[in-house]
Amino acid sequence: MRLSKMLVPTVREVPSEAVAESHKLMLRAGYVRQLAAGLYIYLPLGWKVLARINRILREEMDAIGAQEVSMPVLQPAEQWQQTGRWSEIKEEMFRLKDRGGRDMCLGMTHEEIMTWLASREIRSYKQMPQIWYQIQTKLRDEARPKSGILRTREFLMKDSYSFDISVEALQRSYKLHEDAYHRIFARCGLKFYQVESDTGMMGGAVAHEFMAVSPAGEDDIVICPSCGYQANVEIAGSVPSPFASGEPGKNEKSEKSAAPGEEVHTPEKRTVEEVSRFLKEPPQRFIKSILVISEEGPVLALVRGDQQLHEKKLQRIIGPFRPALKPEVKDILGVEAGFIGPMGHGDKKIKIIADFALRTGSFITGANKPHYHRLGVTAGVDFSASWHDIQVAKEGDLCPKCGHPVKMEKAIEIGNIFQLGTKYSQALNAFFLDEAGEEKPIIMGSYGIGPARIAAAAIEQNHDKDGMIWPENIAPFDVEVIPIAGDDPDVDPAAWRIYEELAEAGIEPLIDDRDLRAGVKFKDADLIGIPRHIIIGGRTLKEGLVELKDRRTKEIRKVSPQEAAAILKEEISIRKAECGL
RNA sequence: CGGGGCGUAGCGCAGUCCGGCUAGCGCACCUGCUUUGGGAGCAGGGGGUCGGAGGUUCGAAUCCUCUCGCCCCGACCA
Repeated sequence: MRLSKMLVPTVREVPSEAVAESHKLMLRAGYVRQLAAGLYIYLPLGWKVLARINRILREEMDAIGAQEVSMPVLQPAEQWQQTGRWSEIKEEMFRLKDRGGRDMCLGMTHEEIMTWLASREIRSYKQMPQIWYQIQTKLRDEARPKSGILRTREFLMKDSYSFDISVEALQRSYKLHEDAYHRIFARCGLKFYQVESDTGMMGGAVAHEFMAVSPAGEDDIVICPSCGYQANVEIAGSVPSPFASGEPGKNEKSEKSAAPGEEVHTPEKRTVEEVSRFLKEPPQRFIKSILVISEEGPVLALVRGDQQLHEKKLQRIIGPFRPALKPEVKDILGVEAGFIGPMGHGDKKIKIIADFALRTGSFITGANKPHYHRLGVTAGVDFSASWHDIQVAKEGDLCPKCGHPVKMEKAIEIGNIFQLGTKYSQALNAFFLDEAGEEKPIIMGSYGIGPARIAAAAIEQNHDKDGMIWPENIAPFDVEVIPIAGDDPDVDPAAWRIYEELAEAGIEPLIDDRDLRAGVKFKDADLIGIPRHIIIGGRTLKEGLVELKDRRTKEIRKVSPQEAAAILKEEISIRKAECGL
């Protein structure tokens, strides 16, 4: 491809709205343009990257026996009503009516339609297993699109669905996907983790997410370097690191916290942070008391001062709840928020749920009277509670599996896999007859990958101050040929000769045949990030040499023009073989 | 949906608090000459409903009201 004929509008300055590195670079290097919030135009280079990613997706999906189909984006309400998601999902679904007044929606995912198809076409256990997939546009009216193409309202998704006769068979389909996903992300050159994840509104029992490590990521994941436990913080269990009361660094005031029952005046000091600073005691010495209203009445949740209440974990214990309003706190506990303590609420039928971290040791907490806190509060003596893990895991907590300290990483969710079970098949009457002639619901799984997120994650993980550095398999081109002609008439023919040889060898070259200064071509080449450059310049050509440049290392090798294409051809085929192509 | 920020030439910005001459700068663009291995130099030139509507005023980019859009933090995220 000739760069002079291609729409690659590189710019020196970045539109100020871009924050994420991948977003800035995609705009600067002319890969995408924004149409509106969460809506992006893919320019030729961007589209080419997606095409290469999609090719890998197809190869790996086909390799596990999955079959590609294509489903409508515009869908009738009926199937969504049958599964209940028509009403469960709220503003996030784009809805519309057709001219006949029928309710329709734009598909945000395709469980309903895939299952509907299965319900019509799968009758017998003999027809399974089946895996159907598509690479199709999804639409979600996101509350907050952000970070360029990382979170958009319209996006491409590879979604596949497995249909099996039993849970064991589902697990086989699940495993096939797991392995395929590992190959896909490895071929795309990503550093990633597979983590345990929340099933959310998808339903089902088992789910994993594939996470590409990046500071631009929206998810926090817990990683145990010792035993390999890996989980999204949304579900990660963890054991809070114990706070030894006798540890060094405590001052004389700490002694007071051991004096049971003593109350101290803490005027206008409400938050743990404020009281902690006022009393010169670390947050670990405090009990944080949070009043919430569940469907069965008020619940007092207790975590240590340095901990964060994990709402999903609490919800799993007490069911749906909401935080109590300020006046409710006063009504129910008799004291304003900020000075609540867990003591003496036994008579009020308030359930107390406390994190394990508070089980031993003595703590400081609200004294249940305005502007006072109490020292030396001990579980079992001053209050009783039912004990659970209700805290958000954080760096330095101990692994729930092996007790080793865990670390936290920010990550981009690039794929997910769910064992759905029968939620959709039951609702949509997708039944089959087994060997015994008995009617059973199909056991399903669903599996997603976001190609645009792969692209963004690849940039996040592979760039430098000059621009992108694409992993070989998903770069828009394999090689960029850069003639630096000056007034040397031999340069262009030599460059084109190499270009042709590369193309004939099945390598995709891009040639910068624009009539521009050398500096501009170099800057653009670095920005665009094609991993290999061949520079044909007048000076070196007179010495009978051209330059092979590695975009990542900036290393330059001088070789003869005759052998340049052959060398690259060999290196690229070796690389591809290593990546399992 | 809550909180914050920003809309001035294609892009990046200044000017807005404290109203006042012809709305300015850099990049990009056009013409000419010179230059030509890391975003060239000089000279000349084109390009603006100051997001939109209404209001205050002799006078509004600037003050007031409403509105639309975009970004960030949070909530949400199938």
